[in-house]
Amino acid sequence: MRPLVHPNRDTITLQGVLHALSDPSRLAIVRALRQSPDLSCNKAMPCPDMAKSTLSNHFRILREAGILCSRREGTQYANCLRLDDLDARFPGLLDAILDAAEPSGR
Amino acid sequence: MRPLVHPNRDTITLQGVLHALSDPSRLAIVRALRQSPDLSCNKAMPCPDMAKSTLSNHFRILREAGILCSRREGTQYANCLRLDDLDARFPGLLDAILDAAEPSGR
DNA sequence: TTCAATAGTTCAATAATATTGAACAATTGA
DNA sequence: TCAATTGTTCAATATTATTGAACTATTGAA
Repeated sequence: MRPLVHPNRDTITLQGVLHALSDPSRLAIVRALRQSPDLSCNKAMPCPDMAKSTLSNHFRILREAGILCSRREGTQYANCLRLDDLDARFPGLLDAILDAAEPSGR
Repeated sequence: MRPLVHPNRDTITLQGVLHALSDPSRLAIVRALRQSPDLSCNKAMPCPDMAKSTLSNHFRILREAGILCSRREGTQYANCLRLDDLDARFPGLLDAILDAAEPSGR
């Protein structure tokens, strides 16, 4: 199987990040992972009525945008946000977006 | 001609804003309008190789997202950012995105 | 070791969005 | 009234997203 793509910190683009987060499902994934890191794909986004290939594609887009990274953990993947890289590349951006999504914590 | 759509301040959605700004052309339009308000569509985004219907569509998306408003000014439109409404709805968000687009001014 | 179960990925087909050119509408100035 | 300017609308095409089915990788039990 082709290895997963995790771009280098400084190749992360603003358009990639904005595009990734402009989808409600993907934003929900990011919010879930901020609350509890290392969730599997299914745990991060329990979605009864979405094809798993679609969910997989959402994770691919988030990975390729540099927003999260996924590593094997047994039979599933552990996903976590690349908070440091994102904040180094675009200081304050992710927080501003997540805070707009759910003002001040929660 | 059907009137242009400018949503009420508190019906502005995060997804709408992110989607609108996730396109390079539209982000460029917003940056231009922050530098110089009231630009016409063509002035805000001089694009030799883009159909004018496409440009018009970009402005429609920005309008419907609540990011800018357009009013007739003679034969063209004057476009300006809805900075107050955006900041009331999502404090700091637009600045964070624009600052990521071009760090600290310029 | 095999085998079934679990968790994602990949791929080709379909569904949904974006882009385009051509025709139209509104405004101005000659 | 007419032509020029600036944008909008609409139907056709091009691009992108979603889906189901088949596949891969890993684990744990027989």
